[in-house]
Amino acid sequence: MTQTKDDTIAVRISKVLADRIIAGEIEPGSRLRQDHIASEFGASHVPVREAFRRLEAQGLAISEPRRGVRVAAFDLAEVREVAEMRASLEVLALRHAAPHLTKAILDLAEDATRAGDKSRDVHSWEEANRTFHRTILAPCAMPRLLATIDDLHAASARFLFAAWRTEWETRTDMDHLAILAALRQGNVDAALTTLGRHVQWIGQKPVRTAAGTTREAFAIVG
Amino acid sequence: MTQTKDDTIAVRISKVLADRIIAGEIEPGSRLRQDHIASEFGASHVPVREAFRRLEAQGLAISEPRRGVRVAAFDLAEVREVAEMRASLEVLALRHAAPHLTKAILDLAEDATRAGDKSRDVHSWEEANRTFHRTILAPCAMPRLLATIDDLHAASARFLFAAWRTEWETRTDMDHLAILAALRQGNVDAALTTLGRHVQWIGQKPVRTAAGTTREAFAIVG
DNA sequence: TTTCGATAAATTATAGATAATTCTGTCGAC
DNA sequence: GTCGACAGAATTATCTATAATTTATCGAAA
Repeated sequence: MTQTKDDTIAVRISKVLADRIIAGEIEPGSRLRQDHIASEFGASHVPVREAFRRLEAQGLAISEPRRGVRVAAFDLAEVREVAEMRASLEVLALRHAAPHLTKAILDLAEDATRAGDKSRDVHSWEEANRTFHRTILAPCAMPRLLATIDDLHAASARFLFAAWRTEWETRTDMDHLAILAALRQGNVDAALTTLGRHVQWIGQKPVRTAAGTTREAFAIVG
Repeated sequence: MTQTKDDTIAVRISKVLADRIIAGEIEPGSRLRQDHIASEFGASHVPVREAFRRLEAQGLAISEPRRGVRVAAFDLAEVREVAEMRASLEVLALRHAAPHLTKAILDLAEDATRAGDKSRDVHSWEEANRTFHRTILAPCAMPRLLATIDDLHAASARFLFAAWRTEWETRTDMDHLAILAALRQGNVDAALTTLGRHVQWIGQKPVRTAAGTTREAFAIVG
């Protein structure tokens, strides 16, 4: 899947750490100690520090000089911010991708949606959702835009996993189907409008904290 | 201005290199050799490598494993891409900033525009232009969005300096004035429309290459 | 309780060494 | 003259060891 063969050690470490942060395996705010991580990966601190810089750029970690690196914290304001950025940029990407969308591509996107609808856990749903969005946006052929959207998707996934850590209820994604239908009949504007609204939809769910109390958790669900 | 005291060496190096790349002092495609840069800054190669990772994240350099780091090349397609991303994101930022704009802020933005109109060289024009955009967008209070816009501005500046390396003709920026006027009278939609169009306007200019031939150069002028 | 200071720990950075890879330029074959 | 093979130089990516600086901890004194 992801080629680990040609990657540099620093890249490999950053990918593993990114996965852990997104999955919520490491608490927001907790410290990433370079020597511990170095010894875990059997590496020295040099590639670990480079991995930290990559995580920082993705917005998954924050680094304070001389105080080390921490997993980035987030709040409702940031969930909203990422949702709005995704809405703007995905609409832009789809506008450019639309003329290049073929029936084959739209069929692949529909497969992804169906896989999402059948998902029984939040992880496989997220993967299917990400595939859907990637599939219809990639033909825009704007690498910088797609890379930025990827980082925002990573943030979205993090919020999602934090809110729906365990439970997940199957549901069919009407928006995805509406977007595909609009694209198939050449109604790009309708697809753009639906996509923009879809990505800004923020799910809300009461969640038990470790202390036993409940709080509201929010996540981008689309 | 920019605090170099508290910064780490890696950050300091990346800032200097970023300035050089944006100013066009280093040719696109040319290699950044870590040992050379390390000795130039009187540092070791470790912070230099971290600086490279930061430049990579900003899109100013590209790194290929085992083949080193090069200054990122760019073409008309990327100029267009950055322009469109800026248009989308700056419109989003302004929509959120608008309710928080005060007369004092708008006056500051007008000062920046006036400074730009008086600029006799492209560097001071770019600085004034950047100040204008920053001033009206910052009150949106969306840090991730603003950071992304900053990186896009850096790319824009790079394109601009590459196209208008020496010559620059003074001109008054009607779009800026129109945006400010619309904001002052509370017509946010008009301001958003004008800003979106303004940032997508791509200037075009024949430029003499080193070989003596002329080619068309393009840049985001807004 | 708060403040102070000694101690411990972690980050940041240096220096030097090494394996692997890429670049460069020469030489010979066609 | 062009092409490819080859040797040597240069460069990257990494490790190890170590120093300097800063932050964190923790107990004692005011």
